Amino acid sequence: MDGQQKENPFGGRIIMHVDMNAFFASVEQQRDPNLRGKPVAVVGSSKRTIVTTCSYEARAFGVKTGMALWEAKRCCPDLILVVGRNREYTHISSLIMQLMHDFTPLVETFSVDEAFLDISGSLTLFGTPENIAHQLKARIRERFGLTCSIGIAPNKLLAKLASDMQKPDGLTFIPLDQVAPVMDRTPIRDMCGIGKKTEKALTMLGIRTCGDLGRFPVKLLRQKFGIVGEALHRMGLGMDDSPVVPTDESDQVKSVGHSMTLEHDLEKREEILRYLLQLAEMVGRRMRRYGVTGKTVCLSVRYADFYTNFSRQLTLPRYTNLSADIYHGAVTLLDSVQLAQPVRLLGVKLSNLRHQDEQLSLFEGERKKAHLAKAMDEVNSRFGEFSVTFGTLLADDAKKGSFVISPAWRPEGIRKVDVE
DNA sequence: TCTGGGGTCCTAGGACCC
DNA sequence: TCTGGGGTCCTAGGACCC
Repeated sequence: MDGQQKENPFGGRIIMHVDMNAFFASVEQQRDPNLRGKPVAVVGSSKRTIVTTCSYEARAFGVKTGMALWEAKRCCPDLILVVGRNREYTHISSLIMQLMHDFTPLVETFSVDEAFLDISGSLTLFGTPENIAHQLKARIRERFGLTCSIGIAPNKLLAKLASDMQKPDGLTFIPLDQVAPVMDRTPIRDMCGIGKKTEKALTMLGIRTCGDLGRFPVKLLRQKFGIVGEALHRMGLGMDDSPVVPTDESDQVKSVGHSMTLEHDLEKREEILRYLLQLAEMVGRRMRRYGVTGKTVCLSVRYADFYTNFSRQLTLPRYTNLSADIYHGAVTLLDSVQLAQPVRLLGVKLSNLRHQDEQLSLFEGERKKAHLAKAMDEVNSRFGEFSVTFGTLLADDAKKGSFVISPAWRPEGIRKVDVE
């Protein structure tokens, strides 16, 4: 420890957590002045959707993230629904992350609307942590009209906790000498990493606050939670050594998947296959865009009862990112189970990923398929998702009910399908 | 007419190999 | 004849995050 660090009220590191306030809803309110000051909820486009984000005006009525539409409307009959535009949000998100890089290269994107910054080395250039926070807030407000809550603490765990304490537009510090008192009054559930189940288990041990958790014998935590017990103990003490890992392009995705809750629960295999094809195509397209291939296909199903979920996975003999391969994998998995209920949700995921070899497969057939996939991707990028797809049929065709999906990959089967 | 979709990490058991 | 142990890969499920 040198002299400078001793004077630092945060100990060694100074970590900042930035959390955009009601991000999606605020973006919409910026875009459309008519929405400002009003209860707004950003929702999905399907019938069975939920509130993904809502404005503070809506929160005042009790509207919350995750609520079904009917529920939200019951809280707030005048709630204005806006269908989310994810492209826009990710775009603005990346611009905001760029602003953060003006203060430090150590920026870790935690989600579309949250980031950690290690500003330990930024003080000589930009002044106090408080100064940095104010500058960043000002820039985000000027540029995008958006507010954020910022937490500053000796580590990520506490910085995240701090940013949650004042909303909207908050700035909260947890210096080292405040850690113990803060832990004593913080309910365990407020800690990132302690969810519903863990909260319940801890409550049964008589643990309610982080302070309780920190004082609880590690040995017993280890007995009950295994390796997680250690982590819980450290959490209770407000300790966290994990570094801020800059998020860059080289960061590897570990899985690529899509799932969808169906408009109606489905029972017929042919109907289910249509959606599997669509999902497989979505996954394949994204895989190809990322330039990765994968080996393990996972099919997930949620039954009509909502509570029964299961998944089946299958590891293929070769790495692939072709929609047809993914589809065949998913069909194989579907056929390996006997469905006990109508299906509410279907998901297809590819994991076990690796970077696509520069050199395409030596086999002529494989190369043709890859070329074809690439050509289709290009058309789709230009004219919109699913302008072209193979022998498929989407929602509208389902009504006709006459289409049979060929299990085989047939390039000549490409046809135009109008979507939206 | 209830209740989305994108992920990560961990566990635990079994197969298989040396 | 009574029973090793390590490592890796695979599968299914669950907890958690936003």
